[in-house]
Formats: sequence, C-alpha cells, structure tokens
Amino acid sequence: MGKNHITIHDLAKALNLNASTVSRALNDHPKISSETKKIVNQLALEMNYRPNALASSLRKGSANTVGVIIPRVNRNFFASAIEGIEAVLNKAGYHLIIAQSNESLEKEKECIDSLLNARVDGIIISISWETIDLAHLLMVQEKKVPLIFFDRIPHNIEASKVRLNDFMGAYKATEYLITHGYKQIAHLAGPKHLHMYAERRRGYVAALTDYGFKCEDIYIIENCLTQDKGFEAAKTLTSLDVIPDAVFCASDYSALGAMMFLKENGIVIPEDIAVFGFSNEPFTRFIDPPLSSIEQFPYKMGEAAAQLFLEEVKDKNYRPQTIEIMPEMMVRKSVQRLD
Amino acid sequence: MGKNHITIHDLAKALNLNASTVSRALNDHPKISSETKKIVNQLALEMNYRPNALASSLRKGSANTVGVIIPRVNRNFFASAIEGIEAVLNKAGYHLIIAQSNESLEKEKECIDSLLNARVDGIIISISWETIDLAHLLMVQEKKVPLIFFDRIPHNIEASKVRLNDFMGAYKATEYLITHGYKQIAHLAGPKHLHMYAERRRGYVAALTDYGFKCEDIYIIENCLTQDKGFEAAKTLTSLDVIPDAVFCASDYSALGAMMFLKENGIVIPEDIAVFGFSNEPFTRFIDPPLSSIEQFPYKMGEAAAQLFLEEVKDKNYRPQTIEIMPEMMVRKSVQRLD
DNA sequence: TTGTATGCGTTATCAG
DNA sequence: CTGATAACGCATACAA
Repeated sequence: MGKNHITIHDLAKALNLNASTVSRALNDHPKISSETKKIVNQLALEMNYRPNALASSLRKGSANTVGVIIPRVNRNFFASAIEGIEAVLNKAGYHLIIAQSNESLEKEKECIDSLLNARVDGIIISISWETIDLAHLLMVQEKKVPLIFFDRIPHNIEASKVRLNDFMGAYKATEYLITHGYKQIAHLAGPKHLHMYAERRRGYVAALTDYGFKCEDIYIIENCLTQDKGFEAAKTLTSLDVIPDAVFCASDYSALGAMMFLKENGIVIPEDIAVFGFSNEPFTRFIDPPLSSIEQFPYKMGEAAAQLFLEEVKDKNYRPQTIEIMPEMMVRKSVQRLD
Repeated sequence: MGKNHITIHDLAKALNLNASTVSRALNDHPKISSETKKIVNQLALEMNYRPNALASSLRKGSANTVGVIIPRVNRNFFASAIEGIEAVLNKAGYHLIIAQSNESLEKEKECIDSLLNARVDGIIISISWETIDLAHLLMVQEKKVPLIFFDRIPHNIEASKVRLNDFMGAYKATEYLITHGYKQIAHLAGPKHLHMYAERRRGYVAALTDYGFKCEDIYIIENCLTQDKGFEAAKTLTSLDVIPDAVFCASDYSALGAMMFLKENGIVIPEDIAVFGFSNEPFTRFIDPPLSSIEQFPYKMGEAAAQLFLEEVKDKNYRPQTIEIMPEMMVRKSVQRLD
C-alpha cells in the first residue's frame, strides 16, 4: 500500500521545485506565482496526485471532521437529522464520521473513544437510552472537544443542546382534541424517567387542566410506546366504564397499535375515538385513516446542532447555548370528525 | 488544540522509558515485560492518554477504515445495508466512513475523492442514478483500492458485486398473481435504462410468457416509480376497455399511489384489482389493505458486500466475485382474494 | 517568490 | 527485553 502513492515530493522532483513550494502551490498560497501554481496543479492532475489527508491533518492538528453519534441510522428521525447536520457542516468544510451506539452505553463509549482518537473537531450526539452515567461525556469536555447534544439530552451537564419542546407538542395535540369536542382524552405515555416522555405527559396534563378537565390516572397508560403495547392499551381503555373518545399517544407506534385494535373491533376512527400520535413517522400519512401526529423537524434539529458546533469552534470563550425547536401539528383524518 | 494532548513521549518521560517501549507496551508487543506493560497501561489510563489515530495510520499506511457511499442515508434500504456492513466490518476491526452522494454524480466524485484522500482501505458503493460515466470508479481501481458494488451496480466494470435477483423477484410476484387466478396483470415499470428495473420488467414478461399469457404493451406503464405516477397510472389503467385485475409495481411508492386512486374510486383491493409492490418498505405492512411486496434483504446485502471486501483485502490476487441475493415475497392482503 | 529545516505522533528497523 | 533513530506526508517558521 505504501509505495504506490504520489507525494508532493514526487511532484517537486519532477518539476525541479521544492516540496514546500509544491505544498503552497496546491494550497493556493498568496505568494506563489500563478505560473508555478499552474504547472504544479496541472502535473498533480496528470499524475493523479491526491493529498494525504492523514498527514495533513496530523500536521495541522485538526482533521476538519465532526463525529456524530446516534442510536441507529435506520430510523427516519436520526437519518434526517444527519442530513441536516451534513448540509451545514459540509458547507463549512467539515467532514462527518457517523457512529452508531445501538442504544448501548458500552458501544457509545467506544464511539467516543474512536472519535477522540480520530481527533475530531467536535462531537454531536443523541445519547442512548442506557446513558445515565455521563463520565465519558464529561471526559470529552475535559479534552476541550466541543460537545453538542440533540434530541436526547442529559439534563445534568452543561453543554450546547438542541431540544424539541415536547411539552408544547403534547399540549397542542391535547388542546386540539379538547377544542374539537373530545371530552375523555386518554394518554399512552412513555417511561417517566425519560425526560422527553415526562414532558409529553406534562403537556397533556397541562392542557387538560387549563381547559378545566379532570386528569384521571385511569386514562393514562404507562410505559406504552410500542405497537403491541398500544394494541393492549386500546383493549384496556375500551373496557372501562366510561370509554375515552380520544387518545393522545406519546409514540406513533403505540398509536398505530391502538388503531389496529379499534379497527378490528369495529370502533370507528375518529367518530368513536380519535387518535393522535407523536413523531410524524413516514407511515402516519399512509395508514387508514391517516394518523395525526407531531412533526419534530429532525432536519432542522440537525442543522441547529451543526450551527451550535460552528459557533462554539469559532469563539474561544463560548458559552453553552440551548436551541429549542417548536414542533408542529400535522392534523390528519384520525382526529377530524365529520360534523 | 495542539498542545493539550498527551503523547507516548509524555508517558515515556514520566516513566523513564523510551517512547518506542511505551508504544510497544501499549500495543501488547510480545517482547515487552508484563511488568512494563502494566505500569505503562496504568499511567496511560491515569493520564487519560489517547493514541493519535491519525499519526498511527499515517505511519502504518492504513487507517483500517472503509468508505461507504450511498445515495442517501434517509432510506430504509440503505440504512439497513449500512447496519449490515458495519456489523461485519466492526467485528473485523474496521471503521466506517459513510458518505452520501445525494443521487448526484458530482457529489459522488467528491465522496470518492475524500475517501481516497482519507486513505480508506476500501470502498463499498451503491451508485447514484446519474452515474453512467465510470471514470472516477475506474480510478479507484487503478489506485488498487478494493471497490465493492451493491444493489445499484454498473455492468460494464469488473469488480465485486452484491446484486439482488430482481428478475426472480418480479417473476415470483407475477407468478403468484397468475396462479391465484388473476388474468390481466398490468405492470408499473421503472426507467428502461436502469438495469434493476429492466430486470423486473423482464421477470414480469417471462412469467406471463411461461404461463401462456399474452404480454401487451398497453398494460405496461412506463417510468412509473413515484406515488403520483402510480396514482395517474391507476387512472389510465382503469379507463381501458379491458381493465386489468392486478398490478405488479416496480416500486412500493407507485403501488401506494395506485392503491390511493383505486380506493378513492370505490375499486376494491384485492377483489377488483390486486396490487403487488417491490422493496418491502416499512409502510407496506401498515396501509390498508397491507401491501404485498418483495423483500430485498438490505442488511444481508450489506453483510455480503462487507464480506467481499474482507476477502479481497486478505487475498492479494483476488478475483472479483458476484453474490446474488434472492428476494422473497411478502404476501399480504392486497393480493389475497377472499374466495 | 522560493528554499531549508523542523515537527506533528507513531511505529518499524536496527542495535544493544 | 529495551533504546536510539528514522520515516510516514505534509505544512509552516524562518531564511534567502
């Protein structure tokens, strides 16, 4: 592998120049004659020279690279976020290294390690569900490597963050249901210890309270994020004395499961029961009836995270900032009564 | 950035050792005393030393890294493929650099450039739709960098490839429709110049022919891959003198569009018209009725591509190989007549 | 405008 | 078993 690569020395020799002159010519250094630049660049092209980014980065002390750690690429939300990050950072001359934690703290640590070893200029991360101990993240900060969180954010660490306003997303959805005549609104909730789900629950409760509704525990199904759990939840809810006429779900998947149960049992959506999801997964617009949901703007979140990195890297005495993305309702037939 | 990094020299100085001894100790070199190894590793831990992967790679002439170029991460197929590639290559000690071409030849060339500059040990690629000129890919081979294609494959280049047997996927789907009593089977086809769509069309035609059906051009809608095009196609097909009773679509999205038109116009799926898609997109199982489709096993394709790379890199006089993945039918309600 | 010398942090080679 | 030295390819301070 070693010997068949062309270096600036090869170019220099061929042109009777010094390697440093070649280096400068290739980098468009101001005090190199345009004549020299021309012949150097031409020969470089002819000989198919490619700069060794490794060597260059080593010398410069920076690889112009940002590491992105996400739980999985195979999720619409994270894939879109990556695209947003990439759009901003490419424009600024940075490359991306994408690493997956697979929802494992152990793997997340490994990702951090290799990114630090690769001397990335910064790390943008959405943490795994397992990440409670933050030692590895604090270590990144000790190394003075800019660290930006997005979407899944630990609260007990001082750093730049891009967060979704989950509270408002939930509030708006619940409010929509209330103002469109639904009276008994249930909630399929996520685990309490995860901040974003706690917030969604809080938004749901706040809307009910603000509009003078009672919030009853019996209408809140705990830890209900998957399709299966949603199915079961619908079964539970429809067997209550007073059956709810709407369900606000913390996840599109539990919403989907609930819809399946309802449809199988002849309960009409949204006439009998309305369903509202969260995340605006691609499938929501395709199912029958199309599922109303909360759009999180992952692309925008990615862009914002990248922006925060750029600011932090530019300004030496930068102070951590938090950007809040406001979600939007995507109202579809699953909540529109024909009246 | 430069000065606050700990190097093997720092460790060496602190321990009154030579840098090379430290290096060897950290790399678990056989002829270093276990005593030395212990103290070195301990100090490394204490001082939070991290090896500079850039320097190491430069010196070793390899970064143990493979580049993956795909059109977009935000597609289920490619995201799954990446996971397959990563699973295999991580186990073999390689890292991944993921680059997106955004379906642009220009961007694809840039990706190739930066990957080569990063001195990757190989490139695994699914080419963009625009990629007809292959100069940049041939150049990779000239540089003796292993190049593996998957899914989207140029035919006029000698290299290792992982391909889906599109022909059989289409054949099976069409055959299924035939053997389940459908008589007039239409086809929403992709662009003829793209090999995979040509193959799907060929499979469709072959099945019809094998079973003694006439294959009529009027039932083939050209260049029909999107939801909108599928919608229009359904409109066209249902206005024919003899309306088809089944549609085999080269894409799940055109299938979806067709289903939308049919449902809106009171045509019952699958009683009046059956619909078969291709790709097994996640949404296919959620829509109503669930859409039958062809599973392409992207994760498996990724694994296979990674395997090919490993073989090629191991064996100096390796000869290009092609692995063919056999797709499978996912039969769902969109083709199951209740009879 | 160009050349010289040096170092980025490792590792490989050659001694001892 | 360990040490000294050079080299990977490039970029920069300094000199000319």
